[in-house]
Amino acid sequence: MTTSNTVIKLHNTKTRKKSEFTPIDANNVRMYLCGPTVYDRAHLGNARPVVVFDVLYRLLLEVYGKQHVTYVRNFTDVDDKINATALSRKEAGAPGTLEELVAERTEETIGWYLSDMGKLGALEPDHMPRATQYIDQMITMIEGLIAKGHAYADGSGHVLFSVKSYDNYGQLSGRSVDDMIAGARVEIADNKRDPMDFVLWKPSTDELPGWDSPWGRGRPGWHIECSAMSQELLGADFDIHAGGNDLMFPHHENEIAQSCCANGDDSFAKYWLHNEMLQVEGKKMSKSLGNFFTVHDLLDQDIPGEVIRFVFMQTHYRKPMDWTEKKAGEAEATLRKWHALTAGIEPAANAAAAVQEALADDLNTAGAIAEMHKLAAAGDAASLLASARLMGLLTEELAGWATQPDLDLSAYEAQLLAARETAMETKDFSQVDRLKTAFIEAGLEVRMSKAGVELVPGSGFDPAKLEAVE
RNA sequence: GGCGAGUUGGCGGAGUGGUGACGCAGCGGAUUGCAAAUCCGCGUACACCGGUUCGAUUCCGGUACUCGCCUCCA
Repeated sequence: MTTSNTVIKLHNTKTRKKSEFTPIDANNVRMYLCGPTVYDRAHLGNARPVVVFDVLYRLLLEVYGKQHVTYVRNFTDVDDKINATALSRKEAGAPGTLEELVAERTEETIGWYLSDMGKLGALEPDHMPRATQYIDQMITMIEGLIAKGHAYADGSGHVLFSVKSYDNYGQLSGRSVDDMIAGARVEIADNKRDPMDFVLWKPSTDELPGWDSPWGRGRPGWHIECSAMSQELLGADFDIHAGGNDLMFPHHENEIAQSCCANGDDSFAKYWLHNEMLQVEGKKMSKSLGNFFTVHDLLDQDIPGEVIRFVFMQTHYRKPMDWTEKKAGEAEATLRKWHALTAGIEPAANAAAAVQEALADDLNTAGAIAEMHKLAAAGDAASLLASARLMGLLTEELAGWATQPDLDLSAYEAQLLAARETAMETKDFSQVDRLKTAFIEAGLEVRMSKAGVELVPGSGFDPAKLEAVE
């Protein structure tokens, strides 16, 4: 493999520029992606960062080697929304303690998540830490922040981070603390020294999940989780931190403040990557608009995960992406074509250079797909296959939906062929047309030429309808 | 109000300081009993107004519009 010379360029939110990616340690390239809060099925928008940064992970594996990349994606398994699901189930009469109901829900949701993301062709990260397994590290980090004067306990079980104690606060998202306060949308709480201060630790009830701490039984704030887990698994500084751009503020800003203050320097993540949001048929996906749906909903409607993945990749990750049924249909048609073209073909040793270059250029997946269309047009199936696999497409795991069962259609083909031969002499094509219509209705594609007749199963193929044909 | 992103042909969607990516749809042709599939060919798009330049869709400034975040909703 000679790909180690590939120059990867990434758009860094920190500098707002695209720049060459140089790892801190090429023998251990480290990447962190903010994972889900596990209280319910992942919706389609949740899947975009997972798929987009899966492509980056695959590219890093290709360039630096499987043994030299560490990818971490967490599960937030302690949260108000999770507690809320347990409380409402309890009210509805579910057996078990609240803590047990919380545990059931998080376990269940993590299982759904891994299954759904797997069907989208996302590789599992090297580490998938759960917040509740890193409480000790969080407490230690909070203690350190208090000791250094970056945080304070309010005496009633809360610990808050003092935003004014960190000069660079707001740098990532380009906001100033004063401007945000002037926006007057910040909740004023009595226990805060400054309105922008955020929670590191808060009290919990005896019934809900909680841990003993120097500030009493409680639970961590959301932001401290990622700071503690990334430090534990990747170190105080690492290469890439990714996430949706909705997380840029306040979550990522707060992570930076916590981690940099805790470590006493400004290292932390070297590159910050943010994907743009997803829309549905031109509108923001929201429950009130009724266009809210989960990944599982789509899979349930027999939209293959590979098709969803392909649709994601047709739009650059830093642009808003619109999910439409039309796009899904076009993606399916393209993938069917490519599956047929590459069936039984051994992939080339390497992805096409043009494809790899496109991906290395700030994950230009749309450009890479365009190059693959060219490979397909040129009939270079081996190269197409290798290229697609670099992007996690046309993989054996995902191909099931496009692979038709081995059906012997030769009898029907012979029937149609015979009918046509007769018709050629009698000039009466009614029988041929009747058969053809019946086959098409059964979901077959009818290909007739002088050379012969071929029946190809399509997406709506229904063998039952075929049996009725006479 | 503050911060940020965006505006490319019928649709989707890359990219570039100077010969119209790529896909879908459409049109013409080959082929076909007719279709389908396949193959060949066909498109003078870069929101608006200024500026820089020999030359701008591409750089700079402004205007309009769209979207996101500022509310632990990805």
